[in-house]
Amino acid sequence: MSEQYKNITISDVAEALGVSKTTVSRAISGKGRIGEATRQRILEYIEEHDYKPNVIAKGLAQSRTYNICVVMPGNYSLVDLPFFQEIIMGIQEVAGMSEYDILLCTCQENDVAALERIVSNRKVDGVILLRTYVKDAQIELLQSKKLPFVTVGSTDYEHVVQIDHDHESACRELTSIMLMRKMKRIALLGGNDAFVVTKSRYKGFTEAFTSFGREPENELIYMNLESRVQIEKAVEELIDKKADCIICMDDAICSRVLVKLRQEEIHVPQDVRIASFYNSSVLENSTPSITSLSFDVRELGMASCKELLQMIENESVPEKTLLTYEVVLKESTK
Amino acid sequence: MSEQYKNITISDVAEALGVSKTTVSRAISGKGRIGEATRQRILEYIEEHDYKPNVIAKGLAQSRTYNICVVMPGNYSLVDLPFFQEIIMGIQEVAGMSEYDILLCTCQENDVAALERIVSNRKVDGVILLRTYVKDAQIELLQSKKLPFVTVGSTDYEHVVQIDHDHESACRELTSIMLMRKMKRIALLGGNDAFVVTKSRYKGFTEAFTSFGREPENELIYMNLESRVQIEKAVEELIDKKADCIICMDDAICSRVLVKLRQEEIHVPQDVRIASFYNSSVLENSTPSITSLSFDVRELGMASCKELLQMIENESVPEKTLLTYEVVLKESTK
DNA sequence: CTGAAAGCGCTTACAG
DNA sequence: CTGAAAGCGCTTACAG
Repeated sequence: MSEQYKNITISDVAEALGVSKTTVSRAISGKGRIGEATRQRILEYIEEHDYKPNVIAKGLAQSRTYNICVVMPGNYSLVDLPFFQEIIMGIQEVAGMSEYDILLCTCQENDVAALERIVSNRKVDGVILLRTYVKDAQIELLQSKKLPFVTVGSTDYEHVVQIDHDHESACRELTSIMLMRKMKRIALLGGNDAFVVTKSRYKGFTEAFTSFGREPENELIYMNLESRVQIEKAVEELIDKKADCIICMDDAICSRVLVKLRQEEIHVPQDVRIASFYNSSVLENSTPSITSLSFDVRELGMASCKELLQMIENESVPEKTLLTYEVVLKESTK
Repeated sequence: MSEQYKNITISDVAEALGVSKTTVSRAISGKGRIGEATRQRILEYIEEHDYKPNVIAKGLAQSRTYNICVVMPGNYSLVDLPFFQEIIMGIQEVAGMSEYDILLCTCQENDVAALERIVSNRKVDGVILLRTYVKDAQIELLQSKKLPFVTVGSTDYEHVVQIDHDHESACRELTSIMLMRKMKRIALLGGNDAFVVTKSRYKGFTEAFTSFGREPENELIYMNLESRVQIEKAVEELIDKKADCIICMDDAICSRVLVKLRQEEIHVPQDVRIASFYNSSVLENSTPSITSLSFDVRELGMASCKELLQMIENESVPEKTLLTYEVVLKESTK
């Protein structure tokens, strides 16, 4: 290491004040009995000399690291990026309040090697999983290691603490609105159904139909849309099939649908209504403006981190926390 | 903490094998003399019992953390996101090879509170600054603390290890190509010139003119373009001023320019040529395809991390490393 | 209310 | 080639 300041330690403080390290430690942590006078004296000295306890040493003594690991998927697309940006800001905000820092880790598909290294090296006290799979190696690893963790988004694994937006209700509500507006042929375009969130949204979609005594039309439902070509093809088919409303499961899909409709000179909302499940910045400046669900992603991050920290402190937390959402009606469904 | 596995320690290994902790430590680290037979025996035992040294404890003994801090700007826009994604992947790749992990930190503008906490808490051995300012509080903090750090991108601060793409040359070359193609009225649209990179690009732009014995026309140069409205206004004016080529300093600007031109029914490349300084995924599917500079961002991350690790190991590194680029000619400048 | 001592799990001169 | 001991900078029973 290059020559840094030799940092002042707890021993230096103790010596300078003629007390024991124990006493200094107590003054800082607030744990254990200590005379008010000595306490003040120590705190003042610390303030004045800008003493900062070494968190690493503290952690070693307490078997703590004061780090949490945030795991991002390695293969995310442009649309997801603002989501991850925002949620990390939220996590960071509450982590920082407890002197916790964030160790970043990316997991490609179900390859948990990176996460495993971090966990085996005991670099973190807990983990936040930003994306889970129906069959999820991360969850299995963490459960076997008995390390506290939470998932952002829902999972079917048992005894997993989950923080999520209520996608199912949200999509049920959005779909219901379209049904109330007398849409006859409602199409659904969705992505990878290996994600639990995709399944939840799909479920909400069908529930809405059921509550109206109707059934979704399978020929208007397209799932596992991955590429632009697939989406364009679906749109072409939907035009032929006379769909009068297209619900898109995410904004990436939606923005491509819009481009394709414009090419085909199909007008929104006159010829077809459009709604999207998630209002990211991708769709922000779209004309016409797009009806969509609105989720507070930063809040999601904050809630996730808060619960994880509680688990680390051995406090009990609800197994499932559902955050609310808003339906934002815009021009595209007029 | 919830009840986790009590991890096996170096003492357990030593005891089981009837050797000292010292010997076990040496077998693992490879430092110090040790009999080949004992070494094998220890390594085998470790392998079999899946012993992982506690990196935190190791770090405490060595005054190391095996963490580096990556600092992102807090206020980045949609366009920058893919850049940060990619560079972090690169950093992570080489960090992981040395058992290093990444502590994430975001700095809003010049508020270094978060970074300062991490540094004061001695949570990291070094720092990678992803974005620097002309006057930069991060750099000043790090220099005063004498903590090893590198910057991605150039800075005018002295004695700072910088890893960058050669923006100046890249922009000189791109501009030169436009000049060679007999463009008469070349416009330049740029962003915030508080960033050093903006200045470098601008410099390359003017140098190209100089080498052709010409001078850039100031009335065609628009800097500090922040909002969509500003960009649209600039484009309108450029149409009036009969610009025959527009060079955009980044893809966010470029994509808005393209939208505006389409609205105004100005055709690319027939009516005006377009080039952009950075080929992010934002412009990927644009029609016509856009001529731009191509930088390998992952490589940038890898190079940055590699140099930082070298500094941490007290090896010497060049103060400035410039990575190469490519000019990718596409339809927009035909 | 305060302190000496052991301990967290490693590393590393120093001896032998 | 190997080990006992001190040390990294904290915390925390246990005494007093």
